[in-house]
Amino acid sequence: MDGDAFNPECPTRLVLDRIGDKWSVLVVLSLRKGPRRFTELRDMIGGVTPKVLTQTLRAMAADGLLTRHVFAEVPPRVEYELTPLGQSLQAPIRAITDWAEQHVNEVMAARESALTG
Amino acid sequence: MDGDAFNPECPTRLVLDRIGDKWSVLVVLSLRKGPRRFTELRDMIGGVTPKVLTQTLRAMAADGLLTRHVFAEVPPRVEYELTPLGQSLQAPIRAITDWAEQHVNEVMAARESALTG
DNA sequence: GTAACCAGTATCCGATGGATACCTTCGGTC
DNA sequence: GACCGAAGGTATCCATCGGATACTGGTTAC
Repeated sequence: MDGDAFNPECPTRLVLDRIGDKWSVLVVLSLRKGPRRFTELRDMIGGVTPKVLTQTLRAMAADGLLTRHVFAEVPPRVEYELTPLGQSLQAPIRAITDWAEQHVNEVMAARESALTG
Repeated sequence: MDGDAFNPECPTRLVLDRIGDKWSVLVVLSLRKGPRRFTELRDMIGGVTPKVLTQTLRAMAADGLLTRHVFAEVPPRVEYELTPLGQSLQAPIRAITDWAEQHVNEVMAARESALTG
């Protein structure tokens, strides 16, 4: 069953590569409370550049994880919103982020002692 | 609580960046049944090159996720094994891979129709 | 003497990520 | 009527990283 992920040709692996992307994870977290505009996302997610954010959002939209809705207004308004498929990613992503928060001290301690000794 | 992950300076974010790496995920899966040697890992994980596998294993060891044990034998033998910390990553990673397997069809269908339409 | 075994390095190259600057359209301001 | 600012991006350039391929070193088996 999970052996498939080891085969680079396997679709499961392709999906893993996409959702394993660090920006995708943060985008899903950013959209968990409803639609957000481009600049809102850019401001929420520290350190992301507009080019990379655009690439990430386009790729996620192509994968059916979110929708991109353009309002014909001035100044322009574009809203991104998770699809039900994208919503279903919340739980596993929360599992990862919860792990990170619970074990960040252990990891950082290990990383420190690896440097010094 | 989870807002921390949005700050690039936050340790939680640093941890996320590491465990979000696609090779790290596959290494954890590869080691779930016990220790493995370097070439075993290289062969299990399709598409990984020795250089990148070495980098990944070294980084994971520095973060305390696995141990590297060198046996003074000829030919050389090196075994990698998850630490308890690394073992604790199994559950969240399974959540992600299970999601990928369950929804791979939806994602691939969306990706297809994004290409054609 | 030479070939194989294992666990990596060494070297090189193209793709990717990131920083910075710029564009567009419109409405409001002076 | 020139100018500025807003939003949502592109354009351009450069550094870094990932990946492909080749090679090393010590020992033992042939």
